Amino acid sequence: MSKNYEATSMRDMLCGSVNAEHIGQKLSVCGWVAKRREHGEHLAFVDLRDRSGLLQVVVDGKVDVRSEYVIRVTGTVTKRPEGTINDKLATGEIELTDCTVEILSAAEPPPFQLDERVDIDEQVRLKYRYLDIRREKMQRNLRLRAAVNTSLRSSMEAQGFCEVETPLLWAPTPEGAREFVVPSRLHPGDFYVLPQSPQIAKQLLMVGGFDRYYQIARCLRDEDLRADRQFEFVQLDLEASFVTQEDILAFVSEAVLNAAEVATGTRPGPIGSMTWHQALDEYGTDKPDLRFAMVLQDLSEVFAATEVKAFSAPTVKAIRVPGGAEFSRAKLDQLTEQAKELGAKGLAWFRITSDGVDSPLAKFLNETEIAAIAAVDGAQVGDIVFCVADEYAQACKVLGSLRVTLGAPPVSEGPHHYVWITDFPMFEGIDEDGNPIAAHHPFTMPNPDDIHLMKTDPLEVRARCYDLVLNGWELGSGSVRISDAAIQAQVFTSLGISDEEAESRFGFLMGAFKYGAPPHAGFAFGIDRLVAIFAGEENIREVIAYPKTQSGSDLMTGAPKNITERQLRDLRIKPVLKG
RNA sequence: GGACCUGUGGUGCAGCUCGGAGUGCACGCCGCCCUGUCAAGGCGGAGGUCGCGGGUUCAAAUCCCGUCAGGUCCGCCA
Repeated sequence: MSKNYEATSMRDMLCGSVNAEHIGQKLSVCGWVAKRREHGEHLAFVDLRDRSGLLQVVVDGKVDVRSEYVIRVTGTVTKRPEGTINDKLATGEIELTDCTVEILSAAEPPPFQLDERVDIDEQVRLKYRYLDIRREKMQRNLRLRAAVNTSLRSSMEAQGFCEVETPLLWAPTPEGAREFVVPSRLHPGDFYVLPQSPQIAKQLLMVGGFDRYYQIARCLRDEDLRADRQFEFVQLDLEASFVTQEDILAFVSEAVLNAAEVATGTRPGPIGSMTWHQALDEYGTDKPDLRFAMVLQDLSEVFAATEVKAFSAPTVKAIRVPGGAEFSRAKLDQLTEQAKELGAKGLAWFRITSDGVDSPLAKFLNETEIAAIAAVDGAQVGDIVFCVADEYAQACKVLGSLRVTLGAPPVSEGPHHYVWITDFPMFEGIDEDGNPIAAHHPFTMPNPDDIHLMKTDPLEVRARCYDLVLNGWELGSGSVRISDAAIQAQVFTSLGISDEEAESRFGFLMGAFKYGAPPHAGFAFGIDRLVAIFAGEENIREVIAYPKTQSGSDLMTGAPKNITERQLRDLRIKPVLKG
């Protein structure tokens, strides 16, 4: 038997490790009182809990131990009497008898029950997070997270990557997400920022000859929080030299599939891919949930010459919802409202009934149009078809959102369907000055086949840029970086960034590239999100030990808080209080 | 910056539509009883500024306005 890492000076093993093999042995265990059941003056059953599980200890009823007392129990492992074996408990075959109990720490009754019988309000859980993480679910989730981290590290090491830690105190870069700012004491009036990602640091490691870098990196962004977004989050960040996009996808796939195997017990098949354009066209989003079909249909040609004003638009898209003919008027109104919030002018619906197509708009449509709608996605009687007519991107976005609302299973359900999204556009629009707006950071490599379009038709330029998506969640993204000075200059020019501006903002990176930059590419994906999906959790707070609320507060510590006059003086900072 | 939802003994709920005494349920807590329980059981008990402030009303947990906290989403997240 290997060394027993469970034993300490105070205990011989964990509660959950005691089993029938130990019958007859006298041993000590430590833990929290999960439950006490009294039977008269001299008999009480105590369920003792530690991180491994529960163990029943039989004590004299006079011993006063209560919920969540921390105790050390020494007793003899005994087979339970006939008829008292508890199948529901892993240690239900045995118990500890002839016990002496040492109270290591008395406890007040906890503010909420620590068993899993009720869902406690998250506000209360976060205030007493130290009690919440004593509960089975948080124990399970945080240990799952640790296992995923371990797996990712070993996958990266096995692929020849070297872990390098990059600074948390970094230089401000005015682009991208809002940064958390840290005032400098030694340079009053100047500031560090916390990195929104180690992007530039890792590219410089490539110039530094590291060849393959990875880091389980903390990233910080001062943007509004969501179910899948915290101020600080953790990424598996990686970068490699002398590689193409395909190499990076292979590295990341290997790490993710290994982690999935550790977390779920089965290794998913190879990760497929689709282009950004296909994702938008068929699923109305760049992060498609492929657990279900409901693919968007394009009816633009059918309605190209329509006389119905509501359908006069560059694009008409439709989606079929199986069984949707049952939707109440209130439900349809609610869906219409959702579409309008996303910028749609309206939402047309068509019930497929045995009498034909039922809709307020039906009487305005001609036979061809009705027939096309009735045939959307193989529509059957009892289905409903929704249509949105708008600009292409807008129509896709609205129906994509509706598709998820009406079709997506809960996070905890369905298979894990990974997909690579490739060939993102280089630019996402044109600004007021007529310059294209970068969809990614400005070091992203354009597709060489499209470079000739940079000046003439920038919106058609594809980037060497790729996302990994799992069940509708964007896990992460990466790109091939520009390592060619001429192409970089061309991209800066396209973006309207002058030489001086490029120099002041990215000078140290551009400078480094002058000294021999290998072709390189990289990726980063969010471990919080990956683990949340593995754990079947709808929000990442459930896989983070001490998360913030949506307003950025820590209900346990009270952060953010004011600081002392002395601290302010040191930093030469004078708060302007809000009035 | 915006939309919507939630806030009732320690915890989870019901009560709110249609105003009438802090009413109810479950768990927990405290005390007593109980020698094989494990969601133990029996008896008894304590525990409340109905988030906060204002308004309407003879009367507000309930209706109205504001505000705070929490959540979901839009914007935002190159």
